[in-house]
Amino acid sequence: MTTTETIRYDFAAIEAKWQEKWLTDKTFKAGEDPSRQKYYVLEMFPYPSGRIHMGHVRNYSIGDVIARYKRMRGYNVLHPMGWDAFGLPAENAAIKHNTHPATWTYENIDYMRGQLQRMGFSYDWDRELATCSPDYYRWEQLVFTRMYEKGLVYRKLTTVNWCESCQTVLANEQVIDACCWRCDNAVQAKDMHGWFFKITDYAEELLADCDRLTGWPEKVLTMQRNWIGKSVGAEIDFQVAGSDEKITIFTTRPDTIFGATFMSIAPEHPLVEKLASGTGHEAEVFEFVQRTRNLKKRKKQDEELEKEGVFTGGYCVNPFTGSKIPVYAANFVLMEYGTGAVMAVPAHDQRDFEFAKKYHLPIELVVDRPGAPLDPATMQEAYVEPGVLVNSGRFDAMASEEAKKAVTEHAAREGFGQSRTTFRLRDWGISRQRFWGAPIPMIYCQKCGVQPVPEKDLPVTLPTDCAPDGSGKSPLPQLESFYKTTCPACGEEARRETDTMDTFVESSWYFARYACPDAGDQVLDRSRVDHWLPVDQYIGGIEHAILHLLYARFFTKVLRDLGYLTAAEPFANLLTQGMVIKDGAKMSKSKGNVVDPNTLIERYGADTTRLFSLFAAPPEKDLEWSDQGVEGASRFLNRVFRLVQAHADLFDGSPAGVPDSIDGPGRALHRKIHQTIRKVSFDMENDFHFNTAISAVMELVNALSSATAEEAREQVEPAVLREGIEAVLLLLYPMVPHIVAELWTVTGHRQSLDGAVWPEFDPEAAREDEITIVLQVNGKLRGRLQVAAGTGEEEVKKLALADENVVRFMEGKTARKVIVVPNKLVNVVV
RNA sequence: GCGAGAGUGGCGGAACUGGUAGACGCACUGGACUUAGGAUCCAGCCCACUUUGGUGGAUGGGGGUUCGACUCCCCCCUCUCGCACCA
Repeated sequence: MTTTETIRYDFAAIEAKWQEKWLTDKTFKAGEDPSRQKYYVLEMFPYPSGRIHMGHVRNYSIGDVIARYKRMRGYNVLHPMGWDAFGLPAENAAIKHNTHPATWTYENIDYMRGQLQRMGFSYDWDRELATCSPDYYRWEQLVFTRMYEKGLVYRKLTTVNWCESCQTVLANEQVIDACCWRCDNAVQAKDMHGWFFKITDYAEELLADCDRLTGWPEKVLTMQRNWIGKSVGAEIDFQVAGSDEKITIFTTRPDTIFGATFMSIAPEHPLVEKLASGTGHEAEVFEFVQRTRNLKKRKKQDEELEKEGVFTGGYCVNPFTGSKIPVYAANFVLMEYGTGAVMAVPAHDQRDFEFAKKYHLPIELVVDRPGAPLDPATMQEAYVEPGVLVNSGRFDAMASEEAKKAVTEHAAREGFGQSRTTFRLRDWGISRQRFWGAPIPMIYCQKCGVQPVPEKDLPVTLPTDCAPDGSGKSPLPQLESFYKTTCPACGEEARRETDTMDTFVESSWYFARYACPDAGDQVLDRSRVDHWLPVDQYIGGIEHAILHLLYARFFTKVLRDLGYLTAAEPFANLLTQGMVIKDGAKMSKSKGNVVDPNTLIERYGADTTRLFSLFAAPPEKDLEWSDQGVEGASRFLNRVFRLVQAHADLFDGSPAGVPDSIDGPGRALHRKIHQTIRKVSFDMENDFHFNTAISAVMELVNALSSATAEEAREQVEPAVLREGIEAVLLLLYPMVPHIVAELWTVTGHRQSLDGAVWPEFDPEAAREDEITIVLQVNGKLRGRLQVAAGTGEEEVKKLALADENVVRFMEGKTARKVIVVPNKLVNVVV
């Protein structure tokens, strides 16, 4: 470079130019093309909160690299973008600004779309969708009614978090330390009717199919498996002493049933009162039930409740031993899981053990430890491992596994039990007493009961002439023009459901709608959906590992069973990107450590912003923000720009093509070029480790810039320089498309880079002629040896033993063993 | 408590199936060019000793397998995330 003034490229002009071209040309429009293999890459769509944040930048940069790379590899790529547009923030903003949630939402969408376009992401904008549009949710409502017809939707009474002063149900996330997040009043438990999706019908399949999701991180699959929480065991009926009632328990350890010395039931168990009545324990039991109920509600996540219980006064009979055992109400028994009643086996369950110690209840050993027999009198903790049955009548001497089966079979035969599988997974409650959500398409008729809205009457649209008023209540139950309707069965006056759906419903199927966003007369256009689904690569934050991903899997199976699509799973491969961290914490407004992408784009441009977010860490790990790191990324792009400019004349007409017979520096550079292509291609294909891919390109740029342009021409064949520069541009294109597209025209290419093909490396060119052999004596590095590639083992060994460093460190001793690793090292053991 | 993952220079991070630990970048130091440099270029940059040629040590700690361990095995420590009384 002869000028003293350093060129900095005009990223603003360049980026604007290419972005406009991409939009007007619809460069990234995707259509079904049977001649090419499809590739569907999708990033989790954003909530239109107002502006994009660094997490979006990272997420969408990763996705865009994959999309552009796959296009270069010849795939027919679908890369859509849309908006998860229903939700509470829009209601709050509407109240604050005295407007309609739709106004705020659509304004945000417009702004954020502009931001995404300013980042140069290669979306097919013709497929853009917003879930708050009736064009979207009408199909969701139709699916809802189809699910209802199929028995996958039901209504039931449940306990919800209720804020009296706000007159609304709160989501669990909106309850902070048992108080309302908005008004800080204590939250109450209230029984309300709500609609539920029967996700539990799919528990078994959702669990089993985890094994088929080989492209998902093990961590996510583990979380899903745990969430589904399958337990195999048995249900056994215990007769209540002196009554016709029986208490059914669930256990995973039927082999320990002879050791049940008491029973624990949930304080909310329907039989608690009955058991206590007439025993003199009523007052005590009532007091305990009230106290634990209040305590439970107030319990914070992290504090552990002390195990506590009270004797109900009642007894039940162990059907296997015939003995009468006391029934306790205990605060650690959950009504929601199993049957709300547990047989207590202190010898083989730690909780029961502690409980028995506290209340002086008998401990009976029924499963003994093989090889080291136990004594219940001296046991310090429960023995929970499998073992051999003792004190168990006819089941004695059986191994635990065998006994589980035998006990269950016996109970089934005698009619007081059966094998049973339970799941931790609960049905999905989707009713929200909110305004800004998709209306639940159901109608209540006095005469005919609950009726789904017929397909011809869909969509049930949200009114545009009213909005939340700040009272905290949804206006819908008071809005006659909305709720007043007629029964589709009898035609009489009827009332519409005024609850809306959980916003997770919209995000459970949007990936399918992207395949046919224009399908105006049906939920999904099956042939197009089947063409594109499953998503080949899904990318998003780990925070959605359970809810969104589980719901999406569930919905896909439901849509399959309703005949809308064929895929059993929505996402073949999942990449969970790490968080963007600054000063050791996740970027957040409350911590004041946010970096606004806009300032970066203005100062450095989209390419630098993209490059930094890709280079600073591998995608799956957290990314520590560094202002200096951004400078480094910017510096690198400027170097690339100057490098290409300095060699621009190389591309004037002279044909490319590296001669076969080069050697010296030209050969070395040629080799480096092909080694770089090999390395970058490998990184793109394996786990998307863009950070190492970028570092490899940086090395190549360093090699190409190691001499001034003039010197380089003297040392290296122009064709090799040209090959190197083109390789740099092609390899960088998916990550920093604007600057590369611009430089590609500088290098005389008429055709746009957007249709360019990923370079292939030539193994012959990448091969090393000379190899450095590491010389070790007793495993310690003692020297290096340059040999021609392909030198025989014996020859290398001979050279190594003759090496002066090796000889020196052998100190005259003879080699006991010589290990030769071909093309790598020689280790002499003395 | 259970489950998953991770501990490597001042920092972010490299290191393929065990084979030169620290690629690449940042920061830092020195120099060049300069009215100036926060631009650019060149050089240095794990630690300790050193006769400046090297030598020794080092991937959370301890042990083991191996000719050879960041990598494999065992024990321990720390951190992050998830589920947390699931019977």
